[in-house]
Amino acid sequence: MAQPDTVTRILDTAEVLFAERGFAETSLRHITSKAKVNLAAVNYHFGSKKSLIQAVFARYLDPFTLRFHAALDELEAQHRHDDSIIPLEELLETMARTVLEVPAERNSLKVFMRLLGLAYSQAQGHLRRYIQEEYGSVFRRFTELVRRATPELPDAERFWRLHFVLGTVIFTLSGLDALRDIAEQDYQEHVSVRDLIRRLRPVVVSAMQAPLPELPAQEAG
Amino acid sequence: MAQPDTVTRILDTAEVLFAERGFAETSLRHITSKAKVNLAAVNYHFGSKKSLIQAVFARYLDPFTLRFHAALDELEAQHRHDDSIIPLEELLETMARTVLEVPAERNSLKVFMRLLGLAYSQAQGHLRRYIQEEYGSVFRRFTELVRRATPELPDAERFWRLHFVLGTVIFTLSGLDALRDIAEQDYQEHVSVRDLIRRLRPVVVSAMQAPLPELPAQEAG
DNA sequence: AGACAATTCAAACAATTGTTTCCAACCCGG
DNA sequence: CCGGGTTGGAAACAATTGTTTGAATTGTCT
Repeated sequence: MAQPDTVTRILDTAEVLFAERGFAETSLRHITSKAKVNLAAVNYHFGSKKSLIQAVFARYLDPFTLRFHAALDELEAQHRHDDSIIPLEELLETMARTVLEVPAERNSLKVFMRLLGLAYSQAQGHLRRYIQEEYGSVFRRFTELVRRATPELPDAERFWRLHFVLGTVIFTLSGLDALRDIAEQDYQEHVSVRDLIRRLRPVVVSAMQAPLPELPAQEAG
Repeated sequence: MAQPDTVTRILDTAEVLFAERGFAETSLRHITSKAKVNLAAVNYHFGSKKSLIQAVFARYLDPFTLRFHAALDELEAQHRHDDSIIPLEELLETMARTVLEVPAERNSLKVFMRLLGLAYSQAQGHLRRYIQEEYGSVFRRFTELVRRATPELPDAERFWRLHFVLGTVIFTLSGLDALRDIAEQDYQEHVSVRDLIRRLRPVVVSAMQAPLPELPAQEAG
């Protein structure tokens, strides 16, 4: 069988190791030795470790943004007659479907989620800036549609709630192995990813539609 | 003013830097120089960097489990007359209060959350086992009380929902810096941790009380 | 085949890391 | 006042890190 191209081998190995151990804890030597390529290959093809990290993200996020934009186009076309207001459930459903589609052709959903989680928690400033600049537009488009679907929510409240549910999804799917261990140990029940998504849906919808907090924060003047 | 003990100065500084930059990205030299202690002091008092991290961990976890057990004792005593059923809101409220109390006397809540997140994400790490042994009993006690408060939920469903909301809290609070950056940039609004907790409460409660998923998973025979 | 660019390779680089050592100073209870 | 536990200081250690270099190799085109 023909081995994949060097660049691909590096990316394939890097994303797995990054997901397992984080960025700083994964050395280039570990990546290159496991990928069976020369150490210098990373700097030759990507320039630096930082660029490699961004390339790993791009391989997930580029097809994601493409598909997500297309899915939102279709969704908007369907609802052009009723004031362009798309129900919250449909928006969330579309996002979930797109998120599931992308890793289907790549490695695994878990890696994707782990990487997203690392992008937030790990203090790699350059990564956050890169993601926000490169992919902020899709997220802004999505939040705008969510805004029309939830007019009763103040902007800041909606922002935080979206990240709350983002946290739920990323945390659950990225730590899936650990959670599955505990769940099977306690309930002798095997859970699939699709099973988890089914459980997540009503929880996420209810979270977004929760009553407003009792004492609204003093609004910025 | 009397300066704190060297061990304390190291721990205080380490937990702040760990929270800001992560563990691997924080060098002992950075810690010791900022703490104004000698570089060798860390290895003298703690033995290694690994032990230092665990010491930082213990300084949160030990008082937390202690206080949480005590808080649950009190809560159970208060509700001994009405079938020992404690409303879900009170349970969540008590947990939130305890989680907030511990870092109140320490430095930052963020370190606590980051450490918890790490415990889950590192699927086969020794850290998760350590936490599960040390911290598992109090969590099992808590889930049992939640079980009585939500008798309509199947056991597995409740398990997953608890971890869903756990994911929200850990993700939000451990990635607080990143989220705060984005929020301030978009809404010119500074959010405090207490502000976030206030926003979290109704969302978490609604998430736990969401309707059951449409198609119940095929039950294990 | 010859020529030229792209790629691979081993080796070394410079910087940083955790850790250890040795020694002088300090503090405090005996 | 002595002496063991602690602190501070500087240096060096061995190991690992990302990155660079220059030669060897491969591939591709005329």
